[in-house]
This record gives sequence, structure tokens and C-alpha cells, in this order.
Amino acid sequence: MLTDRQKLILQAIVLAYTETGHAVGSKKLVEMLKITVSSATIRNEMATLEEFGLIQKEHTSSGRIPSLAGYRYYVDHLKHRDILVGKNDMSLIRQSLDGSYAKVDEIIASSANMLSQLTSYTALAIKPESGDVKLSGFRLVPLGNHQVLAILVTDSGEVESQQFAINKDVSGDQLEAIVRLVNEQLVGQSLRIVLQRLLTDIPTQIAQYLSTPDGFLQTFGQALDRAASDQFFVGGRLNLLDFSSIDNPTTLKDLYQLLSNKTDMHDMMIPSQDNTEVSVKIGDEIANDLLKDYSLLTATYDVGNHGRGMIAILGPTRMSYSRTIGLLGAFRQELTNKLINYYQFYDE
Amino acid sequence: MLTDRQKLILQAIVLAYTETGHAVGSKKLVEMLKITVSSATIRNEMATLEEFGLIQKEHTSSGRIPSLAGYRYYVDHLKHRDILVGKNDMSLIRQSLDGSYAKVDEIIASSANMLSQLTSYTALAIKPESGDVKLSGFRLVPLGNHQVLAILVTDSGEVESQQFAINKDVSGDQLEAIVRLVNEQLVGQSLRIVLQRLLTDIPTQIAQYLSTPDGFLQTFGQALDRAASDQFFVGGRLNLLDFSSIDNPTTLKDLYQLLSNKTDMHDMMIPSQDNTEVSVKIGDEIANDLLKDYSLLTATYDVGNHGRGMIAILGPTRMSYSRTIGLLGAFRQELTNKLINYYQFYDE
DNA sequence: TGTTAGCACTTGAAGGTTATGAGTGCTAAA
DNA sequence: TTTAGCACTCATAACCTTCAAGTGCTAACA
Repeated sequence: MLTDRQKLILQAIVLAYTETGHAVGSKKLVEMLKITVSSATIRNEMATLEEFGLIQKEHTSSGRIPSLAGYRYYVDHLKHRDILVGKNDMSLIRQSLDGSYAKVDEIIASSANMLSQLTSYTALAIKPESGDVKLSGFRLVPLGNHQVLAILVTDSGEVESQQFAINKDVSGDQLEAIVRLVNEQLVGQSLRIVLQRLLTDIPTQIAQYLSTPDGFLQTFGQALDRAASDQFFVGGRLNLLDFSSIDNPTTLKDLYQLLSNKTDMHDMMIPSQDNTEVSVKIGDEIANDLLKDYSLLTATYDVGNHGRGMIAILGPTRMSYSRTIGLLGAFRQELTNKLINYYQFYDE
Repeated sequence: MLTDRQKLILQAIVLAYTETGHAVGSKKLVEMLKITVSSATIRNEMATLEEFGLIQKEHTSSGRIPSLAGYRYYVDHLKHRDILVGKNDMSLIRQSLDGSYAKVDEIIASSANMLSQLTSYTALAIKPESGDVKLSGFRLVPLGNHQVLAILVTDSGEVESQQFAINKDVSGDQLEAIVRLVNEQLVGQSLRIVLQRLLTDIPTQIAQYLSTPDGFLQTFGQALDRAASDQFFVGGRLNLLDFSSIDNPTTLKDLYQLLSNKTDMHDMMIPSQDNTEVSVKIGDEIANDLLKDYSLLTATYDVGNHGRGMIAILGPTRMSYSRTIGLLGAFRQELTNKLINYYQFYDE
């Protein structure tokens, strides 16, 4: 257990280091804390904090920087003293979500962008996903010139469309037959099952109406894939340049790769402690070696029966936790409101 | 006018420097050119080439590197001796375009990616655009839950669709009336005119059928915009890291910004000399200060009445011109074939 | 006249030295 | 428990030295 003074010192070190990026020495601390105590005393306290593993040196005679455990302690016990979302930030958040959106995708995508702009870090946003989305509608619209647009609608309100080409000898009747087939056999089923049946019994049935069913099956599969995959968006990828050591370009390319991998990112974002509003993973707490010098903050938002999604910030371990956690929490709330509002329109 | 030996020397300098990245000295040149001449002679020749402004030093006692004018001379007079597309590359190109594609966009997008992979530089690809695309089809498909999908087709075969929301009191008849209105008034007109009328007389006409026409008009406009804009794709953005001096992140961000600006890139890509298959712009020949240390190679491809598009490679001035020009030329040919093939299907 | 050997000279890169400043740990006294 | 004082450490920057690569020039040569 830390004494009050030790807590104060640790807090000051975290704040100063996250702000300036320089290791903090005992004299600087005396200035910062308007405490009537000499630098030697601070040095003794710092030695204790180092024994506890909460701070560390960059080299023998340097000032101290927080260790990963130090950040963790700060986040768990100390940060609440600093959390506060500025009025300015608050109105920026509100403003950013103020527009009118035609699709959930747009709201989520612009959330990722706004969050990255607000924080100057990299932001991620995952669409709300309710466990078991069902196919609720299917159309084929002939467009002339052997082109057909396939449209599918899910019960969560998602619309996906994709064009494909048919042989010129395919008639309107045949298309209608296919629509009937899909409506009878697949509409109402969960997307997972539809995808599965697309690989098993459906092809032979379609083959009764289409001599070359591959084009249609491929199109249908792709559109389904898009509807089924919990889409996610990344904002401010380039901000990585600001807070990464760009010694070799390969690391950065690997990071980019990782950032575009839906499942990997999704898995990493899953909160470890779900009692808190914003989950914080610091350094090696993130289940990926590439990110051992980064911190990942995740907030889950909940839109009732439309499922839950996640927004997240990826920044350096040396990030401004109090501000970023505050922002993410506030954004989470506003986004929830926005989405509830959005869905209300369709749920009536 | 250069002597044969001077040409040989310039060529060797360009080849050696583009390959190794190190300035080339007189002794190295003696080795390279299996010419029975001493380094002193080469030095004299180099002094002349420097007088001509074709090569330059990095500092007083360094070897020589090509100047921009030197690259230009190489490309104009010397490169043909080295051009040759490897069998391996050729089969990679063929392979990359071999798949089956549902949209032109996909072909163009994967062209950009393939080109960047083949060259390790950054690649751009612009869709074929025929001057005056017309709106050739329009549909509204009600999807239930107050959602409607607007579909528009152009005479160049492009399909764009976008969903929007309507008030629940809008009837099917009203939607049909709108479709009729668009068909009568706008189908058959060029996209430019349609966009224009969308700002002038159309809103009042639509207002007869819809109490809140904003959603529809916005959707229609956005889909039109997408169909009208000559879409373009960038591949291998991250390769910039390999051949840019990443001293400050801002430059790289600016570059990214520039790369995503359709019109800017389009303007820069327009060939200066259009008698050649592949147009080469070196350093300050590119009309943008950000790219003064880069070279931009552009090839125009022509798909008859479906218009012409462009593919391009952005790399360092110190690039392997012979190989890259060869690749781009070969790719251009294959892409043309692929597209002609693709369109044939719809044109019957 | 073109070519060559020879030589003095220049330069960047790499390695070594030194001074400086910020910071520490420890000791002994308050 | 706190503090002043002091010896000590280390990163950084500035400066010097050495080295290799390369140049330009001159004078001799074919």
C-alpha cells in the first residue's frame, strides 16, 4: 500500500511524463508538487516506488518514467482525480455526430475518424452486432444488358447489394424462380446458416434454373459475407507515425496489416475487466507482440436489441490516460444516444 | 551531342546509381564498362558530362549521380537498350488479371494493387471515362421498414445503389410517380446535366410527391456523384515509406492527402508528350512541389467507345526506369485486352 | 590530340575524447 | 523523518583524428 505522498508523486510522474515525454527528476517534482519537502526526500520516495516496480530509470542517472505497472496503478487508483471532459471537447463530440446519416456504417465510420481527430491517436469502431442476424429480404432487379442487381436485407436493417452478370438467354421467369427459391428456403434463417447452405444444398437447387450458377452464387456469397461480418472502421492510421518509432518501415507495415485485420483487432479489443466503462490495456496486456509499446482503450456501447459494438483508441503507452479515457467514455454515451435515435425510426 | 563513350558512361552511372543508391566513381565505372581505358580518362569524360548538366556530385570529392536532366537524357535516348520485360514478370501480369470480375472497379482496383506489388512503388489507376456518360436507368426498390434502395445505371454500364429512409406515410404509388418522373425527365441525359437539374427544377417537382424530399434528393445526388466521378484507386501507399525520406511525419501525411485527391492526381498524370506509350515525368516536371523528388510514369489505355483511362507509377527519381517503363507498358496492354474482353460481354 | 600515371587535396563517415548538465544514491547531521 | 552535501553516472553535444573513396590537375607519353 502506498502512502498518500507516494501516490501524489507517482501521479505527478505519470502526468509530467505523458505530457513532456522526458524522464522526471526529483527537482522537477518539488516544483510541480507544491509540497514543502526537499528533493532528497522525494528521491527517497522515488527509490521506494522503484522497488515497488511502479517507476523505472532509462539509465543509471536519469530521472524516472512510469513502468507499465506504474501506468496500471495510475489508471486503477489515481486517474479519477484528473478525469474531466472539457466543454470544448464535449461540444466537438456532439457536433461530430450531429449530421444525418443514411446508414449505420456511416455513423460508425465517422465515429472512428472523429475519435482519431479528437485524440490524435488511432481509433477503431466496430458496428453493433446482435448475435444472430437473420436474412429478412431478398430481391433480384434486372438492369438490362445482362446485368442483375442482387439485394439482401437483414433483420438488423442492413442492406447489401451487388451486381452480377447473367447469360443473355436467362429469362425473367428464371430470375423470379430464384427469388422464390431464396424466399422460401433462406429468408428467415440466420446468416450463418445461409452461408453454410450456400456451400451445400443450394447450388444444386439453383442449377435447376440457371445453367451457369457460379456468378450468382459468388455474388450472393460475397454480399452475405459483407452483411455477416461485423464491419469495422479505422480512423487516423497515419497518426501512428506520430507516436511510433519509425526506425524500420516493416514494423509500420506490419502494424497497418494488423489494423486491417478484423478478427485480430476484435479479439484484442474484448475488455478484460468489464465492470468499468472504459477498459484499458497497457503494453503487454494486449495480446499481440506488435503492440507491446502501445495502449488500447476500449468502450462497449449497447443499443438494446440491435446488439452492442465497440469503439477503441490505440495510442502509445505514454498516452494521456485521463483525457483519453474521458473522451472515449463521453463519445460512447453520445454514440449510444445517436444510434438509439437512429434505430427508433425503423423500429416503429 | 554526346560521344558514344559519354553515352555509355552516362548510362552506366544511371544504372549503377538506381541499383545501388551510391554515387558512382571513376574506378567503379572502369570495372563496369569493360572498356580498356583508365580511370583518369573516365574522369575527364565525367567532367564534360557534368558541364553538360547531366550528372552531379553530392559533395566536392564524391562520385557522380545523375541529375534530373541526366535521367531525362537516359529516358529519352538511352533506356531502350535496357528495356525488357522478364518472362516471370510477364506471367505475373497475366496471372494478376486472370480472375473473373463482376465490376470494372474491381479490375481497376486490383490493377493498382498488382502494379504496386510488381514495382514496389506506389501505383495509381483511373477508370476508363468516356466524355459524356448518360443516365440510362433508374429504379426505386422498397425494402420494408421505411427503407428504399435507389439504383441508377449509366450507359457505360456502371451501377450505383444507395439506400435512404422515407416517412412511413409514403405510399408505393408515390414512389412509382417519382420513378416515372425521373425516367421521363432525366433518363437519357448526361450525368452532368442531371446533377445540375437536381439543384434547380427537380426539387420542386419531387416535392409534389414527397412531403420531405431532402432524403431522396441527397441520396440521388450522392449516387450520381459517385457514378460521375472518374473513380481512381491507389495501391501500395505504404511503399512510400521505402523510398521517401521520412524525416518528418507531416510530409508523409501531406503526400497521403495528395494521393487521395482525385483531381490533383488526375491533372498531374496527364501525359506531357503523348507520342510515347509511357509518359515519364521526372522530379520538377511533375506539377506539384511535394513530388519534386519523385518520378511519375503514366500510361493511357483505350477501350474504344468505353473511353480511356490511365495507370501510373509513382516512385523515387532514382527508380529503375527501364524495368518500370517496361512493366507499365506491358500491363497497359494486358489491361486493355482484359477490359475489351469484359465489355464485349455487355455490348452484344 | 587523346590517354595515362601520379599526386595533392577534399569530403563524409566512423571512432575517440572531452566537457557539460541533469540526475542519482549515500552519508551524516538536524 | 528530513535534509544538505557530495561523489558518481550517464547521455548528449562538440570537437578532433583517421580512413577510404574520390576528384582535379599536371606532366609525360603514344
